[in-house]
Amino acid sequence: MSSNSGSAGGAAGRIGIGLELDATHLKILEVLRENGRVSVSALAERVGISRANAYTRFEALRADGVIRRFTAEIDHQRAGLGIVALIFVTVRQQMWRQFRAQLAQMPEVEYCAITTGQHDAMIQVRMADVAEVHAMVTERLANIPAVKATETVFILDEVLRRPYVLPSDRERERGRGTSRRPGSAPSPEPEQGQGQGQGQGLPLGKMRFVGAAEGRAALRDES
Amino acid sequence: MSSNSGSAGGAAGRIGIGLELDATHLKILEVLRENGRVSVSALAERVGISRANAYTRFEALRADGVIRRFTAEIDHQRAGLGIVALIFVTVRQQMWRQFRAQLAQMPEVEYCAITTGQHDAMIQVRMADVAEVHAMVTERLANIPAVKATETVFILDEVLRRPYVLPSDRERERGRGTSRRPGSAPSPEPEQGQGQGQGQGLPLGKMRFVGAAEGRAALRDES
DNA sequence: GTTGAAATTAGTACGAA
DNA sequence: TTCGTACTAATTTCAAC
Repeated sequence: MSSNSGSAGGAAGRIGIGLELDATHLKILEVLRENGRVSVSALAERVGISRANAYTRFEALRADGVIRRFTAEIDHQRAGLGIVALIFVTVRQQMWRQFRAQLAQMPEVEYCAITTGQHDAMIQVRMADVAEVHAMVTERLANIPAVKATETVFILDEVLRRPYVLPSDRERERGRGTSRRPGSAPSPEPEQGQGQGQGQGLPLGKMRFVGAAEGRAALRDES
Repeated sequence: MSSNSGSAGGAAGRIGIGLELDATHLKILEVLRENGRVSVSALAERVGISRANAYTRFEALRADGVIRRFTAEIDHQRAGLGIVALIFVTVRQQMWRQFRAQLAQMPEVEYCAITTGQHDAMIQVRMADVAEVHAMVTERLANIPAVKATETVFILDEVLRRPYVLPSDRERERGRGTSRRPGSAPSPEPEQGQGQGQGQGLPLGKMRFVGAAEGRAALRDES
């Protein structure tokens, strides 16, 4: 549960893939992500394979870590934690390890990610009321030496939350101009492929990418 | 799955609570959130109640919507979607309905929340590579008339993701200065309770709250 | 990778405390 | 309400194909 102290499998994790996922694997994941409690028999039927095969693949996915765990999605409103807030944190350099250790001690933190851009990390918290958010930020977060500054915004409505996106979701949207299969060539268009190193002011003049702040390249070496 | 078009039970949702959750309910949720596939028998044993009682409560939690669904947590890295990005969107007023409709059509969007602060919404997407994020923002998002502007940051590492916070988590952290039970009086201290209407410059001078932009009060009336 | 049959376990119903 | 038990139905395992 709260033993997620280390990396939670983020974008900068390892690349070594142990299990090559075929279409059947993805189908299994698709079903499991919608209904994590289906019996393997029902799963086999839904996917269109035999039960023994389903058991084998299910176990393989679990053992290989593709399926990390099964969990219940809870209505926080009814569970008593209806207030959601995002806290953007600026972390003092060379204090990442301490920052992470402190976070692990805060059970009210649902999600924390290290980001590029203006801030260094984003924290999502669930609270019973707004005052609790305030108290959390001012009394708990602010007392962490690693925290240089914070910026808090409240979530007014969670429009959608998907059980975790899969590559196979992409296949379902066709003929819409931008159909990209995962694993294929990144950019057919010549003007792309420069990744996040691009500046501001892009096509249509509507969006801008925010790159990482300086001196953050050695980020992973500390944790 | 992607039928989450409406509100996903956000902070501004309804308050009517149908089921009063006692300590046993929370214990059940605790177990279920860590292992969504436990049998009800094992659940009963872990919680310390009879099987029949466990079945009754389990069904009640499910029927009442406290448990929304069961899902598999997937390692995106190994599933082929290792790149995570946050896209902060400024939405044209009076176009929220269209914005939401468009989002429902984008399977690569894992999470979307309407926020206070500088931007109007935050979108989290999972992609196979960085170029795909770029393509998504420039070719898909930018083409939505409701989208006025976007700002993209990449997630370098997901430090922690908890299966969904529970009020009972709070009980476990004791004697740390700020122990608040959900449902109790929001603020014992007199200087609190003003909520999100506060300005900038707070205790320790380290953090600031970012309130909602003007003219966003009628947000929920449109959707 | 598939089918079928045995053993185990889960789910249900009902009476008693 | 909650518990305990007996009954029914399903799932998992393991075998051979």
